[in-house]
Amino acid sequence: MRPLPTAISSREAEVAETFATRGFDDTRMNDLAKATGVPKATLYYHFSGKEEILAWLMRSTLAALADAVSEAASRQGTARRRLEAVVRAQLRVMAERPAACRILIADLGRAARMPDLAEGVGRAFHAPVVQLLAEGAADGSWRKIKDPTTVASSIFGAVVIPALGVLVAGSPLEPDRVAQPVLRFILTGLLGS
Amino acid sequence: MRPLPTAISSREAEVAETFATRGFDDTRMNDLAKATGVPKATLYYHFSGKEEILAWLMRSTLAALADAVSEAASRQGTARRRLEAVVRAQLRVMAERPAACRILIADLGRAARMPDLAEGVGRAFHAPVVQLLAEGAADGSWRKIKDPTTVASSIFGAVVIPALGVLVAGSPLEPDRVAQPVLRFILTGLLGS
Amino acid sequence: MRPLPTAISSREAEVAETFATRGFDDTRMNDLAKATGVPKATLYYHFSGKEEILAWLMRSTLAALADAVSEAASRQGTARRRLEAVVRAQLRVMAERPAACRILIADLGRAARMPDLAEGVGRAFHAPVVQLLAEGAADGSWRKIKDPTTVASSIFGAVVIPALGVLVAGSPLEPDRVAQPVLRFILTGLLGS
Amino acid sequence: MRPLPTAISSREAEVAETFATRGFDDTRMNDLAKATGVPKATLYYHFSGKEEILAWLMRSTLAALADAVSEAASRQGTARRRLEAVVRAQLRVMAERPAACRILIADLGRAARMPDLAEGVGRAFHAPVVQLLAEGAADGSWRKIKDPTTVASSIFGAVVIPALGVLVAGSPLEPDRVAQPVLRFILTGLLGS
DNA sequence: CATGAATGAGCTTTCATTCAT
DNA sequence: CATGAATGAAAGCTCATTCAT
Repeated sequence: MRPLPTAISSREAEVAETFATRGFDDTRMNDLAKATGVPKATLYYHFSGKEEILAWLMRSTLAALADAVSEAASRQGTARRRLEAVVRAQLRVMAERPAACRILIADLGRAARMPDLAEGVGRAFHAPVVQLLAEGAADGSWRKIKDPTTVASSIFGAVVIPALGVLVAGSPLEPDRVAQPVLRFILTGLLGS
Repeated sequence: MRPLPTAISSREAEVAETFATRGFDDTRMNDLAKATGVPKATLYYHFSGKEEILAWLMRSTLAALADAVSEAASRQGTARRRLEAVVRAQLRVMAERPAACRILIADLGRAARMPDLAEGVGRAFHAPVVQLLAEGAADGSWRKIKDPTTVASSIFGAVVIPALGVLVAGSPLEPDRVAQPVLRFILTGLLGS
Repeated sequence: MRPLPTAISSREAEVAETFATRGFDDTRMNDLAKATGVPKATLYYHFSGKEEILAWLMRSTLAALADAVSEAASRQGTARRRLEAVVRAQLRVMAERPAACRILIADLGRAARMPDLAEGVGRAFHAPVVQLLAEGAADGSWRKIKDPTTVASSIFGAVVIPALGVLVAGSPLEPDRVAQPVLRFILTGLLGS
Repeated sequence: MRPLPTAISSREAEVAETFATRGFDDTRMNDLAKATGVPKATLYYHFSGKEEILAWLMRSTLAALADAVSEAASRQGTARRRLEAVVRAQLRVMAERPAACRILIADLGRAARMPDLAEGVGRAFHAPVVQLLAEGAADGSWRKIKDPTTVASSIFGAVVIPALGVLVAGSPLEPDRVAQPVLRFILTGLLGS
């Protein structure tokens, strides 16, 4: 793809907001033109269509997520500390890009239908967490996890669904506020003292 | 709405499959006509439009879910046993109606945009779990849960996201297989022995 | 294809006129809607697109031509009389459907790009004439024709190009007026007394 | 118009080929840019638009035709010899520039819509032949031709239509091969011995 | 001079929806 | 009741064309 002019790339948030508010199918190319301040035809000069605009948005968001998560996962310290950092990182990115994350999570079905995105989601969160689960068992952070793939999904769900609830409600997402109960739940479950 | 002829209602699964495969916006009334074996115009005789067909599907699914969950939650026994039953019930419904549940969960965004559905999701799973969280604290099943709303969301996510992964992958969902690691995670978190 | 409602088929001449005046590419679906008095979307209900409307027109014209020509060619009488009848028939059809014939002949290139049309042109005029050329040699109407395919093409050109000139000039085509010099030319060439 | 750089003029054949293959309306400025190896915007620097590119091509072809025909018509010798030369000249030009001639003849309708072209076609072939028809009557080459305009058209058609058939079929046009039966037909018609 | 980047202007096409039967 | 036929309303997308550099 051509290098994206800043006139467009600087409006990422507005584009996300547009998609998030109306939903993909009810977003008209015109709405995106308005959101970016760039004529429809110019968007077509840079993107092959509406879908590719969404993909650009999602890719950018996933990249931010992947960066934040991988930075957190590769810090010094116990797996437990690092998992906590990963969860906080995920929530922070969701707070920074509420609209884009809302689209991503609230429309996992579409993401699943876009092959490279589906893989991106996996790479950004899932893989690092699966890795951490193993490391945590090794360093004594926690028990040996039998089914790390499923558990990593559960962790993802346990973080992301409450956050989505906040976003969809229209409230601003305060990462720490959500992080606290969620982390406690993740680490000790319901039974933990 | 008129009572739905069985010619249509008996094809609920096919309709769900259609929506799930193509996504709402890429599903044409024609596809639904084919899926039901009923002419387009006849669908319009029974539904006010495409959206209402989806709503019918979702409502039916939510009702099944609500029934299963509430039955599980109102059994005899400790809150813990009942929560386990609730989780298994949720997974069982997802296994029985894979396509419909895939739509519901993979397109939470749309559900959120349909007021009565949004409420339905809440009522079907969230409310009973919040209730159980309180009862479990009372009957000694677990600690007192500080932020039951968030935790109920986390539980929902922890159950539903791994299951969604299985459905999206196209594998058949085996409820017990998912239930085991998920329940252990929910109850004892990562740290629990 | 669905059976064409008379609301459309009765407007064949107007459609032809529209195509002939503006040319295929400068004819908008809207123009055709106006020409037929039928909404654009209805045209799309009956035809798969603009090209198919042209094809319908051409097919109809070719059928008329084929009928007229084959009737003339299969009369009683010498090959010479019958060839004369064929030429007159061709001119008569051109006079009756000036616009459609103008399109057909003035845009042979497009016809050539539409496989079934190309064949249609051949069947309507070329084949009967080639046949006549042989019969005329047999019944003594004329010399044995060595290269009947080429000669049939020449005859076609000798009839059709002068007629096209008249049509393009906007004058009404008087078949007999053109037939006379053309037939004399075809039969005796320049040298013939 | 500015003098055309050879970068463009040397690609006349490729441009013709492009137009001939796709047809005028389905030829994109981009295709022409590819065909010439010159950027779109540069074409606009030299031509006012797509139509003018076609016009340039047609004018160039008509000029070649006019030259060849007028050279043949103005030779020494009887009108008959000169008409034969004219026919051969026409076929030779068609053989040398198959694509351009195909466009010209197979899209006479468009030519008719471009005033200067229409006139050009007339001047290039028609006028010299009409002239020759008179001269031939005078020098005893043939009978007096009553309707020379129509007959000149017939001659044009008798030459050009068979040749077009060859070009459209994709075969290389061998001028002499076509000239023989065509000339015989033109001179003696079907009846001539 | 030449051209990469940008865009105005529209057209084809698609569909959800209606309605006469 | 049910439905085949018809259509109003848009939207996506394309392209010829312009223009700043």
